[in-house]
Amino acid sequence: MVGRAKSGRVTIREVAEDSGVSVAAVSKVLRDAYGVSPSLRLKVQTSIAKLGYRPHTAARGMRGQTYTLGFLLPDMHNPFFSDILSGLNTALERTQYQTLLGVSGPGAAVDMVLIEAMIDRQMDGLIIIGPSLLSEDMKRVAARIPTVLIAYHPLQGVNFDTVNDDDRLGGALVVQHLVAAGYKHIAFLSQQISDAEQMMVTTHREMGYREAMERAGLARHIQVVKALQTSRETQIAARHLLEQRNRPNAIFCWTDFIALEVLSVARDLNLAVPGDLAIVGYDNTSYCDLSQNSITSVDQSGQVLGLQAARLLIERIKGRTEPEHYTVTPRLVARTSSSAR
Amino acid sequence: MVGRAKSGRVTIREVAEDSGVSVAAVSKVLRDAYGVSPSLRLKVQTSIAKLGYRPHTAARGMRGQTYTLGFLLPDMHNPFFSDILSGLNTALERTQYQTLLGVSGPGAAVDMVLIEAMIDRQMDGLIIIGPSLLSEDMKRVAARIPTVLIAYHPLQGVNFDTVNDDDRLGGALVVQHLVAAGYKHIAFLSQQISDAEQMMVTTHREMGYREAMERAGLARHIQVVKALQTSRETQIAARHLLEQRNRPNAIFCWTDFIALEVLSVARDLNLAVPGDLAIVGYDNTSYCDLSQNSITSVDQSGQVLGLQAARLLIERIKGRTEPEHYTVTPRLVARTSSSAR
DNA sequence: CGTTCTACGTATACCGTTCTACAAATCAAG
DNA sequence: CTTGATTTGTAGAACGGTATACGTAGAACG
Repeated sequence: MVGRAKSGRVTIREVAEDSGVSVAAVSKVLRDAYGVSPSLRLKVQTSIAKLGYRPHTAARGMRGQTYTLGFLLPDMHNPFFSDILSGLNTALERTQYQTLLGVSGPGAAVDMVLIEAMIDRQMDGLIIIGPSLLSEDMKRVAARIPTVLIAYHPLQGVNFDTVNDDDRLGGALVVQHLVAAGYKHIAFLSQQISDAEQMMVTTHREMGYREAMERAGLARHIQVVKALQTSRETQIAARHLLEQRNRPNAIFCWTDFIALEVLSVARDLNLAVPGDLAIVGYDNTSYCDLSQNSITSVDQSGQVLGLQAARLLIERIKGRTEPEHYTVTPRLVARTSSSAR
Repeated sequence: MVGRAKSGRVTIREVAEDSGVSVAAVSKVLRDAYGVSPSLRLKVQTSIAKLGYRPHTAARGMRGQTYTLGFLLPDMHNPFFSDILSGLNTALERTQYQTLLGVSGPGAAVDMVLIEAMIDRQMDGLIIIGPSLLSEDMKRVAARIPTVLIAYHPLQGVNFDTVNDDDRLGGALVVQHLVAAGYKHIAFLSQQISDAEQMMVTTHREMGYREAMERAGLARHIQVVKALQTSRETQIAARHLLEQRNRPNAIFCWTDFIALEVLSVARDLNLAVPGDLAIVGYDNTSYCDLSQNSITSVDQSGQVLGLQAARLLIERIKGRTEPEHYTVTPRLVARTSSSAR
């Protein structure tokens, strides 16, 4: 008779004692390690259930894995992230892994401080929504911990995996759709980042936009405006854009949230949507579908992105080192905000 | 000359060696413990900076604190949670504490699985947005780990702290505002939860609504509809409510998200807002302020809620055991959706 | 000058796992 | 029945901190 440890928590030692095997054997069962007979496994699992044993993650972290993945978000306003998380959880459902989230300040970049905190806490791997990190920083991080980046278009020779939407195609889809609906003067409203790099999704969407505009013979109408990602700055930029003498009759917004703001400004200026102005967003978040918005958007299936990210990260934790890059094909969802003129 | 440990990580031992003191002394400096002279502190801090030492959280968790707080959310769609988090981070800015988030499935309750995961990972304390947990479960959790609940109205004799908006007053404010604007047939659209309990914010908002309706002599117009918290169910409930022969001319929605859905349904049914129907939400999230929505809402300052939650939790971690309950006073923000008739 | 405090530092057991190296048991083959 | 190979289980040293118990040097006191 040994009773509980003073801490109140059931330990692996008590499980071992209860099932009459060694501590090491229990550990093996827990980790599905090699060299454990069915009978032993059964004995141990019975004891675990009986005692309500749960492994102590901190103790695990001292030697092996913590079975915890860190998911880093720049903010939590964007409902699109929620879809990604949902896909992630689906993928992890039947595994031992759990996800914990780290969220930076609203509108800000994913913070290095947060990444360090995750590493300190012995996460087995990191999934980062990373539009705004410098690639040098990313490489350093990935050298220390298995990492998957979402929404970050890699250059050559990186040491992490990526999961992306084909943002270039997405940008082109929007232009094609608008042109087919009779719009010509199409502006692109993008985000302004201090340390701009080519890996950002906005850059790729812009490339797709520019190329499609040129292909459609509308090069002279190309207009790109960048605004900081706050409600105030966005509204100012949109207002400025719509009050100029030769205003665009369609605005392609790099993400839905911006599209909602633009719609708001348009209403304030008494512009009919889509009569005077077409608006298109990106991510096809739930807000697009509401009648008062009804915004055309590009769907990039956050679920799939999250699922693939989880798959890649676990592969990487298990030992893969050469980088892999997954791409999903976007799909345009047309709504009232861009009906034919 | 000792060099780095094989792991690649700088350990407390190396810091001790570098600064010529004992491991225990370094630990004391890290924890601001008693019995360390300024000169020793300086030496140690210099070495820490020089070597770039960072404490290993898992190792800390074995004996002491992890300086990590768990923040549990039912979902991440609600931008209101983001405000709370922001307040939380503000409060923790100058401390050693970091926050990690756990998010349950969209629309679902905060999951027991997630709470267990947090406890396994040796969080020092938990902040839970907890409308939908059974109070028995909550007590059991709080007995194991310092806990603060947000948006959960406690009965007597609990073993955790709470931070709340005065939801009863909030509900009354809405009714008063609508009555003053000339609306009489005011319905309340609430959420349906399987294990309904009296602690939920919706229940308190409903109480405030009912009382205010009675005080205004509108008892005969009291109408409460409950819907599951999905877009589909909400729309069905709203549609049903608005298609009945004697439809209400104002709907008070328990949270902004629902108000947006109701607005959408109203538009679909060609009802003018506020002409035919007034709509009021709760939480005053950013979406209320957009022109296409312009929804009257009740502000309960998520920032303050988060800040107070952090304060209470840290007090509790430091040893306080008697429960404390903090309440913030709500404020109605009037917008177009409820203009006078 | 001896004694008692106080303030500062140190040595080391301990936390709950993992995992390596090894022992014991079982099996296959000759 | 022996021998070697394979499978199954075990002992015990890490892992990197924390915290307790204790040592020691001055200061203060009589």
